Amino acid sequence: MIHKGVKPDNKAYTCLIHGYCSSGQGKEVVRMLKEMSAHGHHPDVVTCSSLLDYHCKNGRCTEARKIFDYMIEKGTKPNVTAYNTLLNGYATKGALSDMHGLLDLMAGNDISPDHYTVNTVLWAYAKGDMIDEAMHIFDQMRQQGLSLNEVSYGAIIDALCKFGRVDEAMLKFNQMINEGVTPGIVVFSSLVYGLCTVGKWDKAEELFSEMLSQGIHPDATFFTRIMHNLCNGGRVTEAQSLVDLMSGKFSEAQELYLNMIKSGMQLDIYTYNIILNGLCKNSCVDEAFKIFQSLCSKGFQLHILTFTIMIDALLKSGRKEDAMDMFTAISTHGLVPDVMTYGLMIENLIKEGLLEESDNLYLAMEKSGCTPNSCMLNALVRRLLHQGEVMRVGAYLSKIDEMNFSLEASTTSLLISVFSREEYQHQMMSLPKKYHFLVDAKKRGLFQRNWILNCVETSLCDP
DNA sequence: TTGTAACCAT
Repeated sequence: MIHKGVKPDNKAYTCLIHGYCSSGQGKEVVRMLKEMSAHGHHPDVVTCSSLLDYHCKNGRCTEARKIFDYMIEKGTKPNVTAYNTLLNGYATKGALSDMHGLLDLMAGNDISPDHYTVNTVLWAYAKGDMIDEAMHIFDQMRQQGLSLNEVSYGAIIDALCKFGRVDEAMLKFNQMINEGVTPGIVVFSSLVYGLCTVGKWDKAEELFSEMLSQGIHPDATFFTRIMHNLCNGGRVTEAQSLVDLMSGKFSEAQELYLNMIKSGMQLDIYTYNIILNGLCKNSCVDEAFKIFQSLCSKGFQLHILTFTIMIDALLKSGRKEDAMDMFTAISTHGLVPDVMTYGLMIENLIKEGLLEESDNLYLAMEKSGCTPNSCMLNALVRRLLHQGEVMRVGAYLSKIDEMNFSLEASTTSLLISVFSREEYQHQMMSLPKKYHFLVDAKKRGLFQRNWILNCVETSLCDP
């Protein structure tokens, strides 16, 4: 066009800018803008919105704001879409004060918010854990008759579920149905997740069935949210309940996610870790192993946790050779074992009676720069006690003391029960000094429950 | 000639 001597007009520039924005060619956008301005053209409100969106999507709200202010300076009045775009940029970043400032400006310029505006603000609050503010916006929307879609309901329901306010979330769910808004996967996903985490298994299952009967299939997010609980080590009882739930009441879920994998649904390593762990914990190690191998053959980038999950499962199902192979394969995937991986392997060597090897692996771990944690050292002490290897316990107890860790309750009680046995009495002195009271206690016949609890509290757990 | 949104994270 230019070569033929035709001067591009506003329309031509605008068209090009939109193209460059949507294909992410920022440099070209800037070049076009400069050229445009040099020819005396100015982008209109729609083009500016494209630019705003372009910058916001790349996390550059400050840049976006410059364009917004430039727009006003040049006399181009931002419309509701322009405001919404920038508001969304702020909301995504969690820049709530900037968002509030822009809302004030919007009100000052008599631009009425639409359902995009309110949803964006509602989402920003939900994301920022400002649940009551979100609820307030939600009620305002309803009062003002602004359209409430699945998105609006989804945002509020999810936020309520995250905070365990599942009863309120269920009220919103019923409300949306009464208003003729059809819940989709997001709403079901949030509610089933929420119900599971508060232990309302029956209700969760009921809702899951309802979801399936409506032809809504669980997606990766759904499984991630539900199965996340399987890995939630800190809440053993709830995790166990979920294992039961998944293997029993949620048998449809198991089938469905296997089908999903077969149908080529894209899952990331995060989801795979959870699925592999879920399968392993439900005695489906073979199935998990197959998935693991297919991931390897596809060249999928694995995480050390993927190996740890598999090694744990293989060891627990007695496949020690496979576990060993997997441990040695870690480095060929460009990964290094972490404290959990080493812990499992060392514990297994102790279990096998290969004490030299276990010591060597422990040293290798330290040499590799991997620091033992409290959980691992406690597990090793317990394993040694279980195997009757009391002479080796002292070294690990010393490490626990050196690193200012505490004995876990299960370790303490095992220690007491093992050393109260006659056969181990004479080995008590191999323990660090602070544990010698166990001998005195035995001699004085003080092994009453309260006394032990007192010792545990004052001496062991709080050194 | 053209523009705007959400849920999971070992």
